[in-house]
Amino acid sequence: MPEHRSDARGGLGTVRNAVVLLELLAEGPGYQALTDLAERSSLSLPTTHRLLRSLALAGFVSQDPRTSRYGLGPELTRLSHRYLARLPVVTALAPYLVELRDNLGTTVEVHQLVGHRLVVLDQVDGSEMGTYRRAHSVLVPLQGAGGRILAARAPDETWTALVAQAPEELRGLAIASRAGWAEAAWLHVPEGAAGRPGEVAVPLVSATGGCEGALVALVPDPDADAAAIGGHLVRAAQAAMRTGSHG
Amino acid sequence: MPEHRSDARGGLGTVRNAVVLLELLAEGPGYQALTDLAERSSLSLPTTHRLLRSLALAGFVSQDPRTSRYGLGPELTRLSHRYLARLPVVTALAPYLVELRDNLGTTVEVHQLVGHRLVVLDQVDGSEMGTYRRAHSVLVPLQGAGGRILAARAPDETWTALVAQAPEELRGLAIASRAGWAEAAWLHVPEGAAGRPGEVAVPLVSATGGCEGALVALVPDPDADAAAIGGHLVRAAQAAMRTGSHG
DNA sequence: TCTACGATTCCGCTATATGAAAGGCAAGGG
DNA sequence: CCCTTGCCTTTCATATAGCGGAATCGTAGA
Repeated sequence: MPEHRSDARGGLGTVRNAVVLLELLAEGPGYQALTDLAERSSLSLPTTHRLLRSLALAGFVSQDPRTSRYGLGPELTRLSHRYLARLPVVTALAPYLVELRDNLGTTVEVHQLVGHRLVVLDQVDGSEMGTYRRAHSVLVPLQGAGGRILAARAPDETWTALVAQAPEELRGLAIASRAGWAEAAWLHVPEGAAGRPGEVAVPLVSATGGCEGALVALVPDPDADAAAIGGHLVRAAQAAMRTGSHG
Repeated sequence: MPEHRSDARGGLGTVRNAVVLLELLAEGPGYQALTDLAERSSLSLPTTHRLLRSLALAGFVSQDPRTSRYGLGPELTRLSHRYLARLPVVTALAPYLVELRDNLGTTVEVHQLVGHRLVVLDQVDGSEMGTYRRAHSVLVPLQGAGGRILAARAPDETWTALVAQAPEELRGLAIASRAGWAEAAWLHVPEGAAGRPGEVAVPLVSATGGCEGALVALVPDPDADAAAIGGHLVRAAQAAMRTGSHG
């Protein structure tokens, strides 16, 4: 009898279960107990154990030898690097990032939507940020300028999901602004409450018209000339996307 | 009848096969044909197809809708970020990297051995590199200073594997130098032939005495004062590792 | 149109992943 | 000290779930 639960999508069950565990490991604290993972995944204890053991054998999961708890493993970084090193958006922009950073004096990043999360694919850090530095971030999509551009240009389905998961106070603004965010050549979002830096972002539109990501500058100075920064970003984006027609 | 081939390690077969496919996707060209992957993995065609379909459903694999070929998927970056964001070596060093870069005027990176490969966990780019910039690299371990320190301090088993996979001309030097590489407070490797920049690296030794990674400065200038750079790196490494006693 | 090649699906078989229960292995309390 | 408790790990019979051969589809080229 094949499973027909709510989350029972197609595909091999073992792979599905393994992915569920990886998601749990990615969400919760760094290292988690087997019992907890089994309960949260609604898998039996032996099954959870075997899956984690198999994933650990491959390096996708690491087990703390002290507490025998499980966390994500180092192989993920290797595969991620191999993925990014061949991703057209990243390779096309890479040569321009350092120059942009030096001209603007700001940190420059490349953002992309992955599922319903916003990840920073590449970054070149400026000096103006003080000791604060965000590295390897997975951000709330609708908070920053890059996320807003990407969300607004995403398919309706994705957009509604992103609005639904966004913080309460952002939803109204988001729904009212979608058209503006989607059409803007560049978008400026001033710095936020929790020390979040201001962002200026532009869409990265491939030759085929799809929006592959966003090029973002982090501007610490509230009085910075957003239009000038936006112009720089637009030029770099156009130059890079003209070049990069890998696929 | 359980398999007892040479590569038949323990663990669930389905997970093992899925990992084999991910490895193949990571090694070869960006997008590969199903037939080729099935042949190289010595899995049957339907099995390969089911596995890739399952992995694609989870975002670990992406399928080019045009050619229906398979490549690595974007979810890998999300998991990788979540892993790195909680890795003590990275979080402990992050606050020091920008300052180091500004003081030294060079690109600063954090390296770690993953399996038998050297990956760049974190980096803060300097301006002196011209348009050249290496991002998301998986490097040859024994070529750079960071890799040499990590390899030399690794278990004998790992060391011999790394020497075996290293380019012919490096092996002699490596075997003769291991003790020196393992004990050095800092290590300098001048720039290489193929535009490889010079490196100065120091080990990142945790409170428990294990070598968790290497802190590396990329020095474009052949006449740079390696000792001074090494001193800076050593101080930063000590400060960071003193702080970071997460686990 | 026909041919060829590759991706995808079908279907019966059995190898293989599964769950209940038993077995270690620590740490904490009586 | 020994028992208890909590957790991780292993065992084993069972049937489920993944497997491979062969058929099907879809597409590109002659």
